[in-house]
Amino acid sequence: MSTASEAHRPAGRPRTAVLSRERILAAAFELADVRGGDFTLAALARSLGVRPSALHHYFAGKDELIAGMRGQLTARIGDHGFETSPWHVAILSWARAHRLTFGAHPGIIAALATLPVADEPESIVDYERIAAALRRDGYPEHRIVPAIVAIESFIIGSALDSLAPEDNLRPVANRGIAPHLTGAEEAARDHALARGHSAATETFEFGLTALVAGLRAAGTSAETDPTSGADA
Amino acid sequence: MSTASEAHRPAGRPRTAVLSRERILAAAFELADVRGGDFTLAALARSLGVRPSALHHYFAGKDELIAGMRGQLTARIGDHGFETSPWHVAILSWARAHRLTFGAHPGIIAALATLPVADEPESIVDYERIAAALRRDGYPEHRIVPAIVAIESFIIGSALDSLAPEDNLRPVANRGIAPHLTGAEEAARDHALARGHSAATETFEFGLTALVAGLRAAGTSAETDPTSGADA
DNA sequence: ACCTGAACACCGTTCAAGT
DNA sequence: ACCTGAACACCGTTCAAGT
Repeated sequence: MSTASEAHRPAGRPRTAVLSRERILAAAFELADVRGGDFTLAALARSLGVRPSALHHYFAGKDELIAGMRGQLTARIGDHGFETSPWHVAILSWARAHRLTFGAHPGIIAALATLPVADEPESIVDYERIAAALRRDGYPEHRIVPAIVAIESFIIGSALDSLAPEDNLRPVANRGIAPHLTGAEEAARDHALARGHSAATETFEFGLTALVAGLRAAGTSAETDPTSGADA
Repeated sequence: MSTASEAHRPAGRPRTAVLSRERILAAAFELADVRGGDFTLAALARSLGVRPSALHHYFAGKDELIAGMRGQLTARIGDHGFETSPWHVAILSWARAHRLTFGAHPGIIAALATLPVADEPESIVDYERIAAALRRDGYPEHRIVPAIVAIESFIIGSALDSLAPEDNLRPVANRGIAPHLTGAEEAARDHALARGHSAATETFEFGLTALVAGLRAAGTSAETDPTSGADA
């Protein structure tokens, strides 16, 4: 909790500034840490002991605030050895860091996923580093961006999936009509538990490993022409 | 556009019902088809020539309405040959259908992705069919649900990504500071254009093919112990 | 420059009142 | 049973007014 109980502040410019971009962002992350809490500017202002309109002095609107949060998260995730390790090794660490970071702020995952990635400097630097590693390792030029986007899509989708209740695919009521699904879900959960992971983590690791392995094979093998699907 | 201009309807029960679940859902899909249009109950009521409160007579709230839409979409996507084709073949068709269906209703992708998948009968039937095919084809029992979830996460993430502007990773302003990224993006776009696809479709196809190939390999190979990552 | 306070145009949801 | 209409508790954003 931030210092929200200042009794009452009179109108007019305060002698010393109450807010700052950093203070607002810190409070925003605090707000995003609680799961059910609706992430609104009004709630953010309340936690800062301030009126909602005061926030517009530092961020043009809600979208810009969220973009600022994403920029800070991206910078925080930072490098993961793309200069020294092969891309398919560094990308695993990078992807795990993203998942953990998103998971730490469940209240904002949906907003991050929904808002289109603007060209923030932090993101550009991040992508550039990965693209450079892929090229250095001989990945086909025209496959570099698709590979990055595919991994990012998987991470975003996984983060959203993690918001769902634990027993999402384990509806006890439907045990009778979905025997294969129910059995498979129990087997997956038991396996994860035996390895000391949550089911969600084990699922993420399995999917990530498979995706990166598939992308690596598609990049190193001779360019085959996959069956083309219907376009939109 | 639905019949929204009925001049004025007096209070009280109309002689014949104006609404129905089907009519509301149809109007909801129409509303979700336009990209920028905010998907609100108020806008939906307007398009139906009705007051917002009337909708609560058919759906308990907005979440239930969206769940109803997802149920109808899932049923519409239907079977994709899981009984007759190997899972890794049928799943490609299934995934493409999902992407096209989501893409046809851009206004609701975010809502579908955000709202946790409740145990709707339609979804359970869908998952059960896929789980049965995986088991039949000898996929390891404890990997079945993780594989399905991984593909679903990729589809959701890709659908959200498709909402982003075209030139998302091609910031002309950053050409200087991100040469690898800019070059890779141009190469990907040229390659997609030469094959008659949009860049988004080519990216989706590439990622989907790689993911399914990776999942297939992970399921048929001897169970290796992948390096375990940190848990949340 | 930096905040309050009032105002505006919205939301989703509830519920009495009408037929 | 099925709709209107009013009401409630919210939103995000704008802007004049205060220091």
